[in-house]
Amino acid sequence: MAVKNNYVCSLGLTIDLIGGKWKLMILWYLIEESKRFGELKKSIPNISQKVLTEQLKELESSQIISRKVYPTVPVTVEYAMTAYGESLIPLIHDLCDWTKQYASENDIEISGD
Amino acid sequence: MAVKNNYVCSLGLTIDLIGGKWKLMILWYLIEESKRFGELKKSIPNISQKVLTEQLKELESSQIISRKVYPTVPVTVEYAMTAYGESLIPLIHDLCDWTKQYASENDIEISGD
DNA sequence: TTTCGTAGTCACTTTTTCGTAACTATACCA
DNA sequence: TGGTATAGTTACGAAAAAGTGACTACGAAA
Repeated sequence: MAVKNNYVCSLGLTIDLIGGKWKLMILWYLIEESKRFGELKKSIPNISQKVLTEQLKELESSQIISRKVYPTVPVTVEYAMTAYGESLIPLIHDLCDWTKQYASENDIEISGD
Repeated sequence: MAVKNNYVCSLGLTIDLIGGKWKLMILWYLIEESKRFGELKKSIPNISQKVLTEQLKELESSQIISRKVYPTVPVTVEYAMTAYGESLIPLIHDLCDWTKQYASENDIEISGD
């Protein structure tokens, strides 16, 4: 899912940037406020530590989120939306709304957001 | 990537519905006009026949596209957007625009749409 | 009778992604 | 000296997704 430098269709890049099982969800939990690693881990149901770090790394290297280390003891690390991330928020909301509509019309339960 | 009937977050359902490497791209090529299987195959670069049929089946079972068989010889099958698919079009365009902007600012080449 | 074209299916392999559990570094605190 | 907390890393294996190539059915045309 690493970003390449040429694509035949922009949606291929879209998928590499924010596709995958977890990225949209990670971004979702960063919309309201920046969060530390542990907070994200608690917020996102069922994500493993390994996958969370992997996905955060990819989002960071795509400049969609930022990572800031605070030299506390123990260290804390804060993840936040960058400008790219912010510009994505309306689209995420739209996707979310579309999906909620779909779910309600098809008797699919969504227990969280 | 099959759709379940309960989710903790709507974006999980989003991903099951239109995530994956190919679904957005398939939908993209159906936005302008409905297409036959072979036309889709030719339109979408590098997709294998197997994966195309699989993804079309999933999109059909999610009611995002429709499949119509014409009893010609040999049979032809036409795929088209349903109402759900249509309602997704503006979001696809937005994603596409966002991505093109991203690509242009990061020197990523997109040779097609 | 063989070949052609459409729209697949099937068996198999490779690649990618995901999950689990154990391990690390750091420094404070008891 | 051992325990605690944060934010990871690492090795390993399982599962899911994707790719490959051969195969099918149908009837029309050569």
